[in-house]
Amino acid sequence: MNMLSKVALDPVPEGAIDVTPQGSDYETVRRVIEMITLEYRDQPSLEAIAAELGQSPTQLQKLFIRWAGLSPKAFLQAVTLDHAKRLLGQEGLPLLETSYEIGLSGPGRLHDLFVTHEAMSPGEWKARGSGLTIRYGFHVCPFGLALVMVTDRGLAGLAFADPGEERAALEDMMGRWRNAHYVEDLEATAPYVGRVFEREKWSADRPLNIVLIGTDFQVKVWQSLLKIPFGKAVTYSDVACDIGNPAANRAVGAAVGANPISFVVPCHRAVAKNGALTGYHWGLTRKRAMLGWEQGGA
DNA sequence: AGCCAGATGTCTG
DNA sequence: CAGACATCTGGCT
Repeated sequence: MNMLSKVALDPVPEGAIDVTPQGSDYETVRRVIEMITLEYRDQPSLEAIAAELGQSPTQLQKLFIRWAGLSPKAFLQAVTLDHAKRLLGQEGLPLLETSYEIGLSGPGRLHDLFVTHEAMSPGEWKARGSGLTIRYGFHVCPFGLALVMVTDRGLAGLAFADPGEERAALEDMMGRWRNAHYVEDLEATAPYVGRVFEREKWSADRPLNIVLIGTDFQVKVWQSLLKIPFGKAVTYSDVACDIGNPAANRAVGAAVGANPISFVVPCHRAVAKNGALTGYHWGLTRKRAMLGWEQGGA
């Protein structure tokens, strides 16, 4: 039913997106999200947004729902500071424990993406991917173009790019494991796109295998992020406490930022203590879009 | 209310 | 080795 899901299944060769109808639709949706994100304080109406883009309000509404799974108005609401604060949980409750408990057993976990992870040994990390073969490919997803990287042990990297910026994204990711051997292989990466972005395929029976390649500290931080339930958020200092180093919240911020498997390791669910959405390696707009998307499907 | 330093782990030049 | 970071706190004006 969802058009996105179908699109996400088919590998799209690099560069092809620009000339397809989906490409221009995506551009429209991207601009709507950007507008809402930048001007959410003014609570722009659907009419105002449509006028700005020279589109009819009804058409724009339909298009947006098809892509984002919720209306522009709902998205606008999901993007406000109040909303992020609400995600942080009831006031007064020790946030981390409550959300983590829910995450382990409660219904909140029902719709979450199940992941089994393994970390690379320190030796492998030092080798910077030497001797490792990494297959990669670009695919369409709700947040633009997804760059997927897999090893024979599972998903190792997930990055995003706007059409035309594939090169930069690829170089950014390749720089993380300089010595690895890279092979473009859309057939290898395509199945992962479906698993990750189609909610219907999320199940506990068949968990997704991911490989965390990083320092000990970074891996600890990423494992902590994996415990945050779908549709919830925690602060950077919550994460610092969880890994047993409450003073290291700044370092946590840096480690969260270095997360190579964005979205799957839900770094977008980490927010500043006051509920503000602070930076995101692949664009703040995208971070808001992800939280909005989770809200829409929750 | 705003400004500033100090703490943390890791990366870059 | 000196900054720079997707932070936060407490102390100062």
